[in-house]
Amino acid sequence: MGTVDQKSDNIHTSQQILDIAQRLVQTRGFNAFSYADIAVALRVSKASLHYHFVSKAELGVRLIERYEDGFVRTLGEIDLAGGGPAAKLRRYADIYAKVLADERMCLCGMLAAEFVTLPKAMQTALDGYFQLNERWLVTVLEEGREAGSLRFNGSAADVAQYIIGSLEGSMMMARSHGGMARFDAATRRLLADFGI
Amino acid sequence: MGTVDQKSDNIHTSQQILDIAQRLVQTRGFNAFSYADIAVALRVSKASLHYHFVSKAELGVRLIERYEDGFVRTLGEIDLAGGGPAAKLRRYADIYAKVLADERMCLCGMLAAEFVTLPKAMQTALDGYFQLNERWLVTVLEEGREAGSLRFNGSAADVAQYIIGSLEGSMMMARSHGGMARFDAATRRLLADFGI
DNA sequence: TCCTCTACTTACTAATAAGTAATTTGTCAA
DNA sequence: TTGACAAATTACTTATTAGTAAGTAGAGGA
Repeated sequence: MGTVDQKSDNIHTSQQILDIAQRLVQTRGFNAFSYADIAVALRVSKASLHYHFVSKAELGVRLIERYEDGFVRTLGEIDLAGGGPAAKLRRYADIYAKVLADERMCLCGMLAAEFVTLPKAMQTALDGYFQLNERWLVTVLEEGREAGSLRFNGSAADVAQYIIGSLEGSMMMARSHGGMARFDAATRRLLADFGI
Repeated sequence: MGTVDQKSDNIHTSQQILDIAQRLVQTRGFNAFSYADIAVALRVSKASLHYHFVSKAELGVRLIERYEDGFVRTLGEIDLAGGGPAAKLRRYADIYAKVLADERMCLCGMLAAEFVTLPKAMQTALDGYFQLNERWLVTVLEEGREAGSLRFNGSAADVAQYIIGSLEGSMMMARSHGGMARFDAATRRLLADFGI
């Protein structure tokens, strides 16, 4: 083994595997990377990856769960930071911008493109991720409409779905055609339509 | 051979291969289908596919070129149909809706997600496709702004890029989460921001 | 000391990938 | 009729894929 603490080493290695796998999915997609890619990057054997994550499907599910956890934390921070619905919406778009700045696509946006090819368990986890985002946005939107700080027509749910689709799409297009400038311009335009 | 006309049979088979490959890319992505999938669907040998398209990369390029040609034709029809910039924009969004109605993603939107994993030649062809769309939209937008039938701020190029990103993203999300209703709602919202 | 457990290795399998070589079949034109 | 060509086949190669079996190294506890 060569380390002091087995348990924490397991956690450490598992995290490293997830880190590398996540970067690979965000840049190349779930179908375009292999256990061999992770093994090379981490300099361990492929078999040891199967020890930590029995199957690629399980690795994929854990990837989504961890990503969602991170999102929940960040959304919680935004809620605590205060600043009103308009500021919250801006900060929400900022999450995407930071991912793109690292030359990555949103993990779940990438997986949405591959949706029909994914194992059932990953599809279910993905549903959860998008529902979570939608619910948070709906709360912010309704809060903003009541307070008069966000202007929009129709249901908050429709708007939330529109925001997610628009951000994911702009991000996707910006990554291959136009870069950060394109995403920033798109975000400004999207937010401008709420009067902010 | 077993047919009357070799030349037209070649064209016929090539078209069938492209049809099947296109459907596979639009539903599963370029990295998630194989020559074997086409061979099974068309009931020919894998080797005969290589006769018509030497490599998967070449098949991919031809797929993009054909898709772009179809788009050019459709945009030409929209131009001829008249009806003003607002109607043109509506009809542009309708192209996407029709693709989605067939439970497919836009070919090039799907490929944009896989961009970094694609052969160089496909990346170049993809650039051409999006530039073409952008140019057409810019023309329509400027026409609409001058005529007073389309209301928007900032450069027409920025708006064109926003429209493409938003439609591709809404389509992607609708395919896995929400279906046609979600896409329609998103399109209405997108167009409403132009005052139409 | 020995025993057990975690984390890992080497060496393998079966399936699938893209692509190639050699050959066959059928049509048309000279 | 013969030769050329188009369109296809069978049979193959090489590489890569996810996943498995069996075993090893080292730490910690009884």
